[in-house]
Amino acid sequence: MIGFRIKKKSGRSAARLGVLKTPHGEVETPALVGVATQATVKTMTASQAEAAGCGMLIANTYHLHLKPGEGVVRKAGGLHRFMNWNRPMMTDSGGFQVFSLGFGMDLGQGKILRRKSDSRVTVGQQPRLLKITDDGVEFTSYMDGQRLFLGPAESVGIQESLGADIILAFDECTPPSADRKYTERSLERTHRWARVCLEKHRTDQALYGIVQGGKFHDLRRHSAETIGSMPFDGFGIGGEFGDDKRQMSRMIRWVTGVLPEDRPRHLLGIGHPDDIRRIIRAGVDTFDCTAPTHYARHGTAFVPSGRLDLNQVQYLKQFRPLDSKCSCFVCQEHTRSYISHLIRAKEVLGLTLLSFHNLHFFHALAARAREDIKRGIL
RNA sequence: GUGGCCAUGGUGAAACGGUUAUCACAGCGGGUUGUGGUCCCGCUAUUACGGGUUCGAUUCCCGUUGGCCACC
Repeated sequence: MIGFRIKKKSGRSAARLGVLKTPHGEVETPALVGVATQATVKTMTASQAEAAGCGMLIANTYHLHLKPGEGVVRKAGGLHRFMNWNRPMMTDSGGFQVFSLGFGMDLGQGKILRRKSDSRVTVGQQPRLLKITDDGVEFTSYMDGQRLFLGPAESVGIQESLGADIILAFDECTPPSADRKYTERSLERTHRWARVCLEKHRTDQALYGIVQGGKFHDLRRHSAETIGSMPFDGFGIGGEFGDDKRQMSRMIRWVTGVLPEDRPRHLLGIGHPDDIRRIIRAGVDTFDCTAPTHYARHGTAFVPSGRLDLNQVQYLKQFRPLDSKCSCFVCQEHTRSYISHLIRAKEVLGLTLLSFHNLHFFHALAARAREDIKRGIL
């Protein structure tokens, strides 16, 4: 089981400094959780991920169910042994795939709406590739047409086989274009599913309930009250986060202001460099984000001044590190020129080097934030 | 020296006597937040040069220059 201890609360914001204890060790919070969807931080070994600063990882129920299947992972001795990761680990429930493979894909939208969109999602509407009912979701794989039913009970069952320290309740992540009625109906469903997850899960594994409610203040508060009153070991905050970053902070605060203070809060899928301090100030303890590794695989390095696109020819002539102040091994041992060459030549090592550097950069930002809470300036 | 073929953006190729010359790659700009492993969107050319035929030529004709092949 897990334990959570708050070492210090900020006097200037909702930020908390804490320690999350799991059967596989502890994590100092606030912390970035590395994304290992298919039981790997893409392009890296588990020990590399640890060296890059990852203290905890999150894998995915939907993807691991499709391949290799939770039976294989269970026989391997669980996720930790399967991927040789001996530190804390959580699994996502597959609820996000209801969005990303559903309305998200249909409408070409992410969780943060950039431009005003004409599209609206309302009650009765279904995405193209999946069917959402009160019991769960029927997926049709876009890869091979394979069909799969996932509901709260199924998701918890799979997550038990995967064997992470922390599992997440099965939820529906509503799209930014969902109207009030759709969001209301979806939220009732997510709350009902939360109760089923609580009934089904075994007690030696921690379970987080997930708050939804879209962009609607009262629905978000209602969800935080409802989920917060249930005996979960921690809480996930999911869904969309408005049209811009300021709105995002406000929306997170709606929820953290209501959730019980004694248990950890995990913000799902948010954490660009310019988000990290603001979400921590809003009272988030852990968060996961694909940005460091996703951008790395597209040739982009994060540095203090912004981003470098190593696909560009200009970097071939720069024989200095990605970031001269960075202490990661990539910046100690390799030049922009070499990494740019690898990326342009589509050599896989380039992806590993950029992934390592980016993760190190993001984790350093989180470490800096922890330090600043300790010093009373965040 | 003679005969034949060719000359289209940075590169490799398409097209056709007629509205904004097509494609790929490269280049530049933008996107990519509970991961669709190299992705999405946008921008980038007075068709080697000179002359002719035609209402109109990248497309037809002549010449110049440059390249490739064959023969002596």
